[in-house]
Amino acid sequence: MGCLMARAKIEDERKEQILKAFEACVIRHGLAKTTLQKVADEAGLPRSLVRYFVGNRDSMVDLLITRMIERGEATLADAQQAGRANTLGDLIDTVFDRTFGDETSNNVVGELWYLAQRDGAIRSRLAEMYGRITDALVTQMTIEEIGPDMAARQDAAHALLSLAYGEASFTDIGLSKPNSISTRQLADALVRELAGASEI
Amino acid sequence: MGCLMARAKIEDERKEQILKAFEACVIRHGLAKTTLQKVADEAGLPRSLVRYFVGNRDSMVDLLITRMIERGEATLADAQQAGRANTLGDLIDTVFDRTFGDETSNNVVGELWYLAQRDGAIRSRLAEMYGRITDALVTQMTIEEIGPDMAARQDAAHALLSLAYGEASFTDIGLSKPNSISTRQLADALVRELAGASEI
DNA sequence: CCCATTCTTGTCACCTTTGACAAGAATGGG
DNA sequence: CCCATTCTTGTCAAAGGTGACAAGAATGGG
Repeated sequence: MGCLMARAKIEDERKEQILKAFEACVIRHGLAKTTLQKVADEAGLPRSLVRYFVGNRDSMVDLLITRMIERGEATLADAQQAGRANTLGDLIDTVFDRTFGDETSNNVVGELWYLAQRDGAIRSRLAEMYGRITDALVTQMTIEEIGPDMAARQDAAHALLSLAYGEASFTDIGLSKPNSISTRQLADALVRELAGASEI
Repeated sequence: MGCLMARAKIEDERKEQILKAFEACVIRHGLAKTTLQKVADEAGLPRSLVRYFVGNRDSMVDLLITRMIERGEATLADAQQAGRANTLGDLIDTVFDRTFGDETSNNVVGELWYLAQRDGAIRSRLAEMYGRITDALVTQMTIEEIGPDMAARQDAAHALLSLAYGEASFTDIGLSKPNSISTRQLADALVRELAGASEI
């Protein structure tokens, strides 16, 4: 283990460059049709270099997933810590507008969701990601004493997530007007119902 | 055009056999990884025969889509005509339990949804399919005089569909308990809200 | 029996993607 | 300058999937 550094490592930057190109390709062509060559072209590198830095195609997918999950959790953490989500309403806004509102993320998450159908590892990581959001919602409900018990809050949080995901899915393929605020109203209706139930 | 029939056509049965195998393969491996060979193996036929009857891979996908849409519309028509869906509540039950409750259909629809992201033709056909459901919901709301106006009913129907699709998606990858009735409750909450709004 | 039509089999060349590797260029400490 | 380490290029064979087609078997009416 001599101390010869020989040459400065640019591995991290290259990986970043490649992942960025990978993401762009996935959005444009879909994950299934994204080949190493296309990623290489997008990044402006020869294919061999892509292989050298991210190796296997599978490991490239792994890196992309990690990237998406980190992004999603950062959004949530940011909203919570910056004091942006002081009320349940604020938190729901964040979930709808930022977590499920970013088209790029939704596009990639759509691909991951698709893979999750048959890949347990990806499924676990998605579950982890949405578990965090559920927890955040339940915690806030508890603080505001909305809902009769924890089970009801869990259920409600799950329903909210289903709604947000469904809406994002329809938007993703262009089947809902961008102006549609119906889902947000529906979410509010749920919260009111839940609040009413807790007052009994 | 002589009247020589020469040999009885078994085209329809073969197509059915092949499509059945195709569907099974799609569910098992996903559409992207379903090759003509796998379909042929599943159907117990040589690959050439698959090509002979359904031709191109694209045309096979087309046939599958038609199959799914017909299935979905048959479900809806059956519920409406059999007098099963007499009330809005019944209709919503049908949508949640049958249209979005069948695991096999959801699996295949998931694949189509994925393709729809980049294929306008598939997108149109999905839009048509969900348009039918939306219309059915809006019509029933109108009959029962629920909701203030048509726009609100459209919005509500869209929200209901988003919710049902989202829940189905979560269930599809195993992220929600099959016992969860929270989404159904949420749907009821929406209807109550809407009913309240129409009384103003 | 004959023949047109329909079905069935098997095989071939082509293309794309992948994985592997040899050979060389760049770089920074000793 | 020297050399280990790191990066870069280019090329090759293998695998898998697709489309096309020739050649033959089955079938029902004339």
